[in-house]
Amino acid sequence: MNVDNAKSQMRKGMLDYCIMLLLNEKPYYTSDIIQRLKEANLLVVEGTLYPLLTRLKNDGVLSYEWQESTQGPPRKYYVLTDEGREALSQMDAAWNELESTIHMIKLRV
Amino acid sequence: MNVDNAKSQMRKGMLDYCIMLLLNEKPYYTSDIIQRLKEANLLVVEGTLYPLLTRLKNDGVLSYEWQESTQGPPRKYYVLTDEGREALSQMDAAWNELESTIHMIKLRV
DNA sequence: TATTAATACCTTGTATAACCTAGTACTGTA
DNA sequence: TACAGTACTAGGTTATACAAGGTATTAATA
Repeated sequence: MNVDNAKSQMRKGMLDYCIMLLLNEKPYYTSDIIQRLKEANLLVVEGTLYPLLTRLKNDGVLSYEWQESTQGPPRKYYVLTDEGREALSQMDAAWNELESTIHMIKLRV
Repeated sequence: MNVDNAKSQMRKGMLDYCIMLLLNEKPYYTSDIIQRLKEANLLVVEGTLYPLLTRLKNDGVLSYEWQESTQGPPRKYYVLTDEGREALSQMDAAWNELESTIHMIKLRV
């Protein structure tokens, strides 16, 4: 059995949630997000992140603001919209449900 | 944003893990598994489960034994192999890692 | 003995859609 | 001009999960 594949399948669909959790703290731009996720042991590359952020923006859960940078071109800082906060709370519920499912199976309840 | 889709994406890849957890208790046949997962709020249908069990068997993590039934045709009871138990412990680790990743992001550690 | 119902097993084809690879292009700075 | 830091995209790969249909065995009944 290819456990690495199993792991990557497990992570599937978590990225959206993780990014929304991050942006619930404060606005971040792409490199920030990659860095923060890396610190939490979630490796993500640009080619993954940009389309995902665009998708979330088109879904209405994110918006962005341009901000000047002291070293280089301006950056897009993404923020969670009101709709995003609402979606996030539903994602929280979904995550809790998933955790509880696993625990139920583990404990034979 | 379609939260239902997000939920189903989150669940992706969890089925393998859940089934291996179940079979770590004792042998089950297909209808048992569907029933047990249902009790844990994980709805699965036959068309999903059969190919999955076959895949896990071909991967060497499961094997099966035929058992007579008192009411109907014989059943295939699936059991976890030694290799399966080893894979399961790695899946446990992967799950714990995922949980910890989410918690790290939530707690801004 | 034939027929039907119930239970079990299984396969094919498709939707989904996430994710990654491998680039391009623009902007500011040295 | 060269370089580094941004932003972005087209195209391909991959695998899960499901819907829908088919086969085989047993039990019950006419």
